[in-house]
Amino acid sequence: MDYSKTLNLPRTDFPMRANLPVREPEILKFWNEIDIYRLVQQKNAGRPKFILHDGPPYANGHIHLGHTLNKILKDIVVKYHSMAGYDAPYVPGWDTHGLPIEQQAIKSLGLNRHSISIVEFRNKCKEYALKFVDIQRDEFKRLGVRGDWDHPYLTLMPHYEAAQIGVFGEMARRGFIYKGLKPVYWCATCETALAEAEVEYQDKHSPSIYVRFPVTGGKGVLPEKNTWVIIWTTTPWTLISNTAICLHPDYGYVLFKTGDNKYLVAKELLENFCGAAGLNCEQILNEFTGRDLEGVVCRHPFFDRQSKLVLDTYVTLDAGTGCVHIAPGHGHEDYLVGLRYNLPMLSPIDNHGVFTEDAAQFAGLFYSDANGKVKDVLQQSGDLLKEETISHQYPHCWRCKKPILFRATEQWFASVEGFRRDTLDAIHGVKWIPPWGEERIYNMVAGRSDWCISRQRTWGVPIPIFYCAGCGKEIISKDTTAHLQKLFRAYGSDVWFAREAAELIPEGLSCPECGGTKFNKENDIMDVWFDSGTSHAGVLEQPEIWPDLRWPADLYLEGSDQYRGWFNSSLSTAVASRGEAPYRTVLTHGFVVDEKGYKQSKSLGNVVDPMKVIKQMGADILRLWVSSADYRSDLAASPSILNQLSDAYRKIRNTCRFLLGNLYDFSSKTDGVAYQKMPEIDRWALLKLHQLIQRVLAAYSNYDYHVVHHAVHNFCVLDMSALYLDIIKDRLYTAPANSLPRRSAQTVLHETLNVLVRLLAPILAFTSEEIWGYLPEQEGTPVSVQMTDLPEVNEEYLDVELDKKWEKLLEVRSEATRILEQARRDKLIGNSLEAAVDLYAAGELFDFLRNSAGELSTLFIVSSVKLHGAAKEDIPATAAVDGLAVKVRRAQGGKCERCWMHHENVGNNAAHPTLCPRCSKTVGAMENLE
RNA sequence: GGGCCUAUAGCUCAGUUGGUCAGAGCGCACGCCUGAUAAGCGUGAGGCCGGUGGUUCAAGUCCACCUAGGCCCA
Repeated sequence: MDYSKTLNLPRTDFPMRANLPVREPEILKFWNEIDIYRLVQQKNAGRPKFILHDGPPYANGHIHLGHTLNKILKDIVVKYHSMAGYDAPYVPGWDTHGLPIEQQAIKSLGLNRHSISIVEFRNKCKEYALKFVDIQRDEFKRLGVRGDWDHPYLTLMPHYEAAQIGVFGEMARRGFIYKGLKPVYWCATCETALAEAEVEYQDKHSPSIYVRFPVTGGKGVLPEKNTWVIIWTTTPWTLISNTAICLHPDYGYVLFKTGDNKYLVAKELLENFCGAAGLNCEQILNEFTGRDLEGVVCRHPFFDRQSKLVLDTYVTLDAGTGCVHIAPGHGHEDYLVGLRYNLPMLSPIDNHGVFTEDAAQFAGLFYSDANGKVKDVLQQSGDLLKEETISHQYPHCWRCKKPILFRATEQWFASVEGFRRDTLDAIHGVKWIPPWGEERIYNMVAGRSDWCISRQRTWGVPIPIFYCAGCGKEIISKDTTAHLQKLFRAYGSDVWFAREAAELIPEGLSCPECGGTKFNKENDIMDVWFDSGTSHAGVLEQPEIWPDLRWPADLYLEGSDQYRGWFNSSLSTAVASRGEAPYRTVLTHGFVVDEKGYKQSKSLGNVVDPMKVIKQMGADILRLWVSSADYRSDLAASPSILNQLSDAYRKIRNTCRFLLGNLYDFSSKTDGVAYQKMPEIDRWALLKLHQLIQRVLAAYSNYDYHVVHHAVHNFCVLDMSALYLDIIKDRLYTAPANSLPRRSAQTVLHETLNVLVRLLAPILAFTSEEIWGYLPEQEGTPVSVQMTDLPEVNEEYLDVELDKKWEKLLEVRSEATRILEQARRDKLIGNSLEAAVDLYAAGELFDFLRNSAGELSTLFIVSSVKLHGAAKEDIPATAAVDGLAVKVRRAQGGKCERCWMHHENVGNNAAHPTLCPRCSKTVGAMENLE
């Protein structure tokens, strides 16, 4: 007879192989059909809100692993909160304006931007942006991210733009918006000012020249005859706009003689300079500190104007001469020094980077081409002391990768200085995770200069300012802002470009300065950081469109680069327009690197493409990856790391599959066994399960997802697979189907699966849903695991005494398995059921073990365990447990064909000659039933 | 060059306020099982806790410096 037919072996259709690349799209379809986002929102209506406000990715290109990390983390946050008693809406967004899209639109559409109207061009940009919104939306959805994908926010939406200029208007009303002449990063190729965020540093070869400036007014400190101050620069063309030379007030400077000439340089750089210029520096005439030399006047080497000696502490002795050439129109530090000393700010360069008539003999030259001519002029006058070429880090345009220049132009600014104090105060009111984020953004804001908002571009939100045609007065008021908001809401910001100023002003507007009624409009648009930085107003406060949201957000969650980006711009616009931070908590994650810790780059060939991973392994593997590592530091990703996650995934999946396979005939309602009636090991399993819940819930609420990951994985591997499940197989398979021992085990399995699937739901979005679909149908079961709440800890199960007792028992067990392994090596046994174990213990240990004597063979998964009082001398004591000795023998008696245990009484029952008494009884009872 | 961060076994992580703290899982090696089977179980080998100095009776655990890497700035 084939007794295996009398066993309750596992049965399930839940596949062992996940085949996620095929299965996940089916689950996505399911979510789409039931409209999972709406269902969850309906279910959670009325609960306390938890608002995660999405930082908008730029709608340009396909998603990379950084996006993946960010969006999955957000999804875990949202799903956790929606299962933990909150109403946690999630409205995804996109950043849709800006230069990159403008350039891509030009490129990919083959457009000549001057041959079509501005509005037409903007439409092309919009088209391009929307195309990538769609692409990225599909990719984000494919990650399993749940959100209001049908109603995302886009920075180009009319109501968004209206809110944005509302914020701008309010900032203007509070006096934080001003127009100023200021050197800004300027890209001559793109013909636009660049924000700091649009500048990147790359190596560049530059000329390096030493130039002498003749002293004309020594102020009684320096001689005037044949005396020069030496400067060093890597941008000769900026000498055209030189108006000063800056020294450090505290550094030492020396005047030395070489031939007939007297030169001034910093003392520490004297040798360095003389070495480079090939001069003899032995004759020191005099020494000064910088402070002594303030006010000394030099003559510009090739223009008839002064260049004064001024002081600032930013001067360093790293390179050069300690005498820094100052052109306030061409550098930030120079500008600040210029302000203090009221120096002329020259910047005779046009939008194309070409010198204007004001540059005299240099007019018409491209700025960098002027280097050569400047050198020639200096050469001829003998003022060029040395010329070399050096390689150094130089700012480049983030788009066209060309070197940029500093150029003074008229720009609109937000006065960070004006609301810095309030911003710094607001920072202290926000919770920063990790805590060092507070210091990081604090330093950032404290040291930040005013925010140049102007962009000389077309794809963006216009700066909503009018100019009086009569007197040139700038006009922005509550009335003009409100009127424009109405127009923008109706027509989008296109209206600004489609209409004349007269059609954009509120009725009856007149210039407060001259009473004029004719106006022009500003041409500049806003920095895209102002777009995304006002999302708190454009999204959180639009109840007609997103009624679930509210201001402020509970959480912003982005990569650590956003301290300077979105966290900063959002904070600035919120504080400047209403005095408060737009978020209560800010959480940051690190960057994706390879397994060696290097950043991912095409040249290193270590880039992991998330969409490829999804195709090969599935999105749940990526989700598991996100959950596995501590995201506060950088996250390593590589094929081998993902393989590791794949293994972990299989373990979790198979554990769940085993649970499912043993619940095919179980209904918790009718078959469930009460805790008090359970065997001790079942209560132990529940204890471990609820300790897990406790640990996992705490980890979730602390955003410690890697703790969740490792806790769940360890639970599956150790507590379940290696111990509990292995041990109870005998009971599940051989005990009568409806017997208490089997039902008790099933009760535990059922509870465990229900807990696991919900604990995993925020992380393994797809697999948890798949498992949910295989759970035995119960009345009132939600259609999706996402509609459930997280499990709660049952305090009754947290039996401390039981925990202690089993810790000890398991120690003894691991000693036993070690000895069993020896026996296996000695070919004494194969399967552990072929073994009979003798335990030797004395005193307390003996008493302890005697208490559980009946359970030990089950616990060890052997055929029998005999407990003996005192240890025999010929048996070595085990290492880990004091006073314990273990001996393994081959089990006596025959092997029961049904349960595979060895028993002396196998064959006693004539009806079932190959069965042990236990099994023959069970089988006999089954036969009676039939 | 500046601000902030990271550095524990091949990998992912634990190691509370300094005193069995050198751990877990995976992977790997070897073996068992064949009634979770492209599964399951067991045993084992792997770390001078990035480096160098210091503080201390005692340091992955505190301090300084250095190295490597990351983000942001210059």
